[in-house]
Amino acid sequence: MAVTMNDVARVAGVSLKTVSNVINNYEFIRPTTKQRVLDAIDELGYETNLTARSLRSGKTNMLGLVLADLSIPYYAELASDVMKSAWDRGYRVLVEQSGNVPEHEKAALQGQFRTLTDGLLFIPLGLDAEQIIAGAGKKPLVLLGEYVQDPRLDMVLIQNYKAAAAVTTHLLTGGRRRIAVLGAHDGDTTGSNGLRLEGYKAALADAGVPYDPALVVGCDWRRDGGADAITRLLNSAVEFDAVFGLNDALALGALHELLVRGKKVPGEIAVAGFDDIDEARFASPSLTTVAPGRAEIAERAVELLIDRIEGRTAAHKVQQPEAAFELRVRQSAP
Amino acid sequence: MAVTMNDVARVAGVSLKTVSNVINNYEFIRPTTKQRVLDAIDELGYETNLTARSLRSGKTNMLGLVLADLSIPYYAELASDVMKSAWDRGYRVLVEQSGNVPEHEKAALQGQFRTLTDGLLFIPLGLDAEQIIAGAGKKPLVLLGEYVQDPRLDMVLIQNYKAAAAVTTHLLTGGRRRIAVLGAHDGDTTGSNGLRLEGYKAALADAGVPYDPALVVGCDWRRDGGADAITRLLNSAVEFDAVFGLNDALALGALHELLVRGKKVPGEIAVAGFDDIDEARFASPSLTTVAPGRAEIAERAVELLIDRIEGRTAAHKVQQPEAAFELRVRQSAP
DNA sequence: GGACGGATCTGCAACGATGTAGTCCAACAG
DNA sequence: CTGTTGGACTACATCGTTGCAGATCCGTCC
Repeated sequence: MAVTMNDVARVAGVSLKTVSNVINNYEFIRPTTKQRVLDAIDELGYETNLTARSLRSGKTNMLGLVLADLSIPYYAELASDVMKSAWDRGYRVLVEQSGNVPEHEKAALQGQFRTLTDGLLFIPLGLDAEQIIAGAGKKPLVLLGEYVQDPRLDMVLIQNYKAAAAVTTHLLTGGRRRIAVLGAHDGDTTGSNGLRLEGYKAALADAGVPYDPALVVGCDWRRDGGADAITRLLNSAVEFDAVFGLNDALALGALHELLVRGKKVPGEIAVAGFDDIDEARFASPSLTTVAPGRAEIAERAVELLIDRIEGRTAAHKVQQPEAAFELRVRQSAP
Repeated sequence: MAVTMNDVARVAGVSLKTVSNVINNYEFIRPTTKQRVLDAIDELGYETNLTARSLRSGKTNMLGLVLADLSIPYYAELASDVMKSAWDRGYRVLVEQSGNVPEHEKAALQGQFRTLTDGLLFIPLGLDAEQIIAGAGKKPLVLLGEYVQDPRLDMVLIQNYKAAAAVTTHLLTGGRRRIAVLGAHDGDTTGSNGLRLEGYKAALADAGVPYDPALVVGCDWRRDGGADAITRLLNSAVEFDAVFGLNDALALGALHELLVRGKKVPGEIAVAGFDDIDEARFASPSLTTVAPGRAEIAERAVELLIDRIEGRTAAHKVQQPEAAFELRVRQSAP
């Protein structure tokens, strides 16, 4: 059996509650008593049973983090940042992989998972705002700036529109006129895909360059999605002198495929992405992309969520801070 | 307040314990009673409080996973696999990032963290076997095949030695004779670095190629570590026609740096790595490497740990299964 | 010298589930 | 008709903490 507060109390010759008070840094304890308790804790190797504490206090000091899959670099890096931010504030993070399956997302939103956490950080991919609002319980919930946007929900926003416009403008400034977009379908207007596509269109319009739907190719936001998409594009005989991948993974997949097929990057075709994952910097050629402020997103989201949990935010006041982005110009699109 | 079993019991007109029995699929319950309970659960939206269950049952159904940092692709991919394996067996995974700091590792090994989990999967980086054995409590512990090797500890082994020899032999077969090794120091013989270096040496010896310590360059197992190391090597005027990065990240960093400096890969210099992270396949040129059987490692480790937790393994019988590896020949070293 | 108040410590109930040890009753054997 | 068996259910204690409401102790003050 594990050592309990009772054992410590017996050894220290005080009441169980005094041990509890020492552990919780209760102010009014005689230094000598405190020392005796600490010595007993040391002697017995006592560890607080966090499960019991949680049951009694109603707080687990854990945050849930729902994302698609940790094997996707952007999510892994974000998760790492979230964990660090949470750790600094005395919380742990319990990650749940939805695998991009709406049922899994819904389960994470409602299920017993929630009883293990004080609040949830959620990167929705399959559910829309209505489903999220309907499905979520009473515990705090903060969305991480991806697909869903809704005035009723706390979330940290990514400047999808402006950042995508910045990337596009950069490509246009470099003299590119036929910029393919991978990862969206013509007509998308919501979600990260839609908003980024809209940003792209706006930048084109600003520069007086016509929008050509034939340049927009839908695909999975993964390396092989990008490789597939670029293959289809090349086979379609549509002319293009630049590629804007709506995230880095697919941009890197496209970059790889272009090089395999003997295209010169950036000589013939410039490539740009979105996310600035670590890998982008070390690709060959290194990938021009836009950093959506990952560390800031993690920090703000954790802060927002914990403020809610600890009741520091007026209940009805929805918060939607926006993270700053930054264009990272590298070799693939100088 | 949340709905409790008591509320369900009242609504269903049965005792609290019967509700518990229904939830835990106790065999002898009248179908009509069961239905009434299930209806009440539905009506009230009852969710089992996992914290309470854990306290009473002494099981959390969570596994701890201690690794350096999720932003490192190999760990992220391994974590993803571990979570999936655990999920299939009814366990969740609580990840703890040690940041490669021995104090953090020790804290994760001993601290209150352990009270939250039924067992621990541990990728030690800074602690040695003695410290691990001294630090670990009574709960099950399984090491993931990296640095530490010890007959007293359960662990899933990576075939560091043989796999490294296979990579080296492949490079030799390709006609390379001056193969630089990045990520170890001359004289290392233990840990992943040492074992892989030994494998490299053995392959050289087999082929009758002399070992030259000047070709062995220590560095962090990260992209920028590899870039730095290759820079030092190039500046040192040591001749080499191949590079073996002891993990993929540093191999990719080295690859990037070689290309930046105008070297042809694999024309002038072949590059190989170790780990087969997703990124390796999409690098340009794609990276020759060795897959250590990540999915298998995760699966076996989780299986082993859960067998221990659930008492299906004889207490004293140490288990050390070994994962199969596979050479993945790609463009960087055909 | 008794009232007062703050420092210090204690005891008990409670958090929400599960384990153990029953109770009750119908069916059935002898 | 009694005794036994096993299905279906219940009561109560319990897991290890913390919140709440005191209980002591002791110095200070009038």
